[in-house]
Amino acid sequence: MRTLLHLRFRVAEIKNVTVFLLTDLERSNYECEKYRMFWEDALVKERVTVVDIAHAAGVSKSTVSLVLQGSPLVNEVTRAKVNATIRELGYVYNRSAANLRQSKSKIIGIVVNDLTNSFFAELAVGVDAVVQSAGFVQFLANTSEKIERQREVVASMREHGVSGLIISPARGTEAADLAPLVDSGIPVVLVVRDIADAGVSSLTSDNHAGAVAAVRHLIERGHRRIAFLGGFPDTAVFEARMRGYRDALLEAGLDAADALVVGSAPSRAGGVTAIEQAMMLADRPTAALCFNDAVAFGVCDGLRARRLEPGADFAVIGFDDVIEAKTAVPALTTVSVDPQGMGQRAAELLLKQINAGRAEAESIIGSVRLVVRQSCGAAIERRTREALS
Amino acid sequence: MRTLLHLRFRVAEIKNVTVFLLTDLERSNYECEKYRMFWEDALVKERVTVVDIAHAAGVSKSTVSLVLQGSPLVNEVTRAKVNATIRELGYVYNRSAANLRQSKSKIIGIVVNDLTNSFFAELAVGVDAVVQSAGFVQFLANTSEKIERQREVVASMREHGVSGLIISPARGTEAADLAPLVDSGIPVVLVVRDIADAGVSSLTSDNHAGAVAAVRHLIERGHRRIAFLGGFPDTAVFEARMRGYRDALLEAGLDAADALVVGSAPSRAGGVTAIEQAMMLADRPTAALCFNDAVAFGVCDGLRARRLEPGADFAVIGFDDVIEAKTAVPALTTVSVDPQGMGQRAAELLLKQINAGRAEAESIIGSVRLVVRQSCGAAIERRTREALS
DNA sequence: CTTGAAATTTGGAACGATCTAAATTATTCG
DNA sequence: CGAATAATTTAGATCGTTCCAAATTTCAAG
Repeated sequence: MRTLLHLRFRVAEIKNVTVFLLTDLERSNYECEKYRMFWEDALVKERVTVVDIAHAAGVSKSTVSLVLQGSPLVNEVTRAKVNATIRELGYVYNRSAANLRQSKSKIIGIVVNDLTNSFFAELAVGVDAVVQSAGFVQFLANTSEKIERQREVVASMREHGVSGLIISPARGTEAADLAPLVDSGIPVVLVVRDIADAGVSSLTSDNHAGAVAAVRHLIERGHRRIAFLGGFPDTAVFEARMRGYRDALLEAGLDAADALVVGSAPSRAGGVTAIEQAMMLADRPTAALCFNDAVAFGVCDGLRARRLEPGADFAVIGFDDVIEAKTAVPALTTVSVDPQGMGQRAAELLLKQINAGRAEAESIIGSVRLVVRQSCGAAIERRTREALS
Repeated sequence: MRTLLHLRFRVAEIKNVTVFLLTDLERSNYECEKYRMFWEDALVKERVTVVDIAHAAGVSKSTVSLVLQGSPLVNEVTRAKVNATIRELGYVYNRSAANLRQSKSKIIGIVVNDLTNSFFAELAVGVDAVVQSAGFVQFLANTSEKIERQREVVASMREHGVSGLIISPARGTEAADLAPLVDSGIPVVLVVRDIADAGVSSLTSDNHAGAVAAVRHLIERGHRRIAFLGGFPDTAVFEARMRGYRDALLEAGLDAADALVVGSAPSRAGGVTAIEQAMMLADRPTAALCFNDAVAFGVCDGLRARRLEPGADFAVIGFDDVIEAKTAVPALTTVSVDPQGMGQRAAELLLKQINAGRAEAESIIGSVRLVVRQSCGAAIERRTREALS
């Protein structure tokens, strides 16, 4: 036999609803239905709050609040009752109200300079994973490299009370642009691109060492005319990678001709134009270190357009190790930066600072490693070697 | 001669600060400095609120609020004074408080099933552009195709009071999963994947027509054994595209052998495995329509691994028209879905519903068009034709 | 001057949670 | 059984904004 719950309401005001739950089988079904309608009406009319839950469960709003916070102070029986009511009335927690009172939120902001670049999309995914599991949600904004837009989104995030910010700064961002944000005391972690004297933590990768390793590898494989292709020359990342390229050449006693360094947009399309320009040189390069993987893919495209097979006829090395690098044909030799892992570490660093209250700014330079695949010709050489032996 | 501003404070309570601005040159610099320190101390200690601004500017908090909202009711002189004070004290608007009072926010949520797929990254960029210019910010979450994660993020977004939601549902999402959200009355726009009977607006693309157009094109170019490669067979999008493929074959009197339809993950890696499987068939296909561009790129990679040149030796058509499709080599023939444009339209649809309060659910099926580039062999044929004429 | 209308400004009550300090109830133990 | 203690529960203030209704000031016309 199932027990019917009959519900009676006393509607004091439009919002002040007291609910009596009676297991009274004598009430007619009609009456039950009637009041149920009242009830549902009240539900759709106004949003359910802790006070409603408190009334319905027959406790005070303080108790409901304690239950919501999972406090150990509240009796198990009470907790169960409150939780049941919460589910029954379809209560939705209002974080705006909580944020207001506690003056802290469970939101972190992440602003990237180019979301269409899969490096940054993966970075965001890495951040998301960590941040979600810590009970935060992320505000994500894309600046498209525009400083003005960056200013806007950062301001907007501050207004929403984010408790921390992960920023991959737009091109040309200066310490002064970040000053108001930093002064406000909100933890900030810079990723990918560091900004001198900004006084905040940063997480970059060892671009110089990566470039050195890549160029050394090309030199070992016998290349002498090595180009550096793609990227905007006015960024710190470009500067570091290019310096690594230069240093490795000098170390080997090779000259680093300026003509072999050709900048371009750090995209696939940019890679195509960069390799075209490089191949116009009288003394053509036989290998290239590319600013990033997107450029490297573009370079492969450009080579094919000239009937050259990347890997076999021309060695290509990328930078970043995006997901596609592994499955591309030929698989891309690249300096692995692990964007998702970087996002995760950035998120962890940020969370640490948020929890610590006020931490010293730390600069972490993540190590990178050269992942040798086919596009630099290694596999082909190995095959040849195997055939000979 | 420059005028020095001397500042004197009366500190009633820790937070109740009244500021008198006097142009009084008789006050000593020392005193000025002393009070400035008080001032700055107050600034770092507590956050600046409308009340602080009101006191400092000598008006009521109501007036400050009106200025903040750009109300035409307030006198120009007053407005200027208040704005100056706001800038001076470095006031930051607290949206949590405003949201609480107004019970509405300027936040929209966007949840995608796979952010590492550049189709969705671009979709998000499109949404962001529209939404930002309407003064909203976006919460972005990535579900990685996991229904449980999707449930969590949607709940979290509701708690934060988003005024609307754009969802590209995870695989296997049912109308029942969305019911509580829909019942709450929050405007929802489904993108990419529609869900039957969910009762919400949706914005999909004409997958059937796109597939038909693509396959017709291949048939016109003389292909008879055409494969359909990639994608998870249990999604509506797969179903629609595959049906279009079938219909176009039948229309031409060709038989649609089951063996020529090979599913896989809708990624580059999936494309590689799909084409490998298809090429194992006794009666190999000479062309393929791929589930999406990522698969198509994978198929090209797989072909090259077999020493076949996409475009010349095997015709490949993709679906989506992601940014890279244009610059790839060979440029990818694909059914253009315009992810950024789709994101923009979804955002516009959502904003319309938010402003309208309660709008009828509308299902928009965006038209698609076949963009013929090189990967289906068209360019080669054209070149041949030109050579002959 | 008045006077009435128009233009500005304002006090104080919301919004929905949390938190403190105090009140209430339950339990233990001599 | 009563006091002491532990375990629960609660009233009421508070966070920073908006909004209503009412107060105040300004201004033009009589």
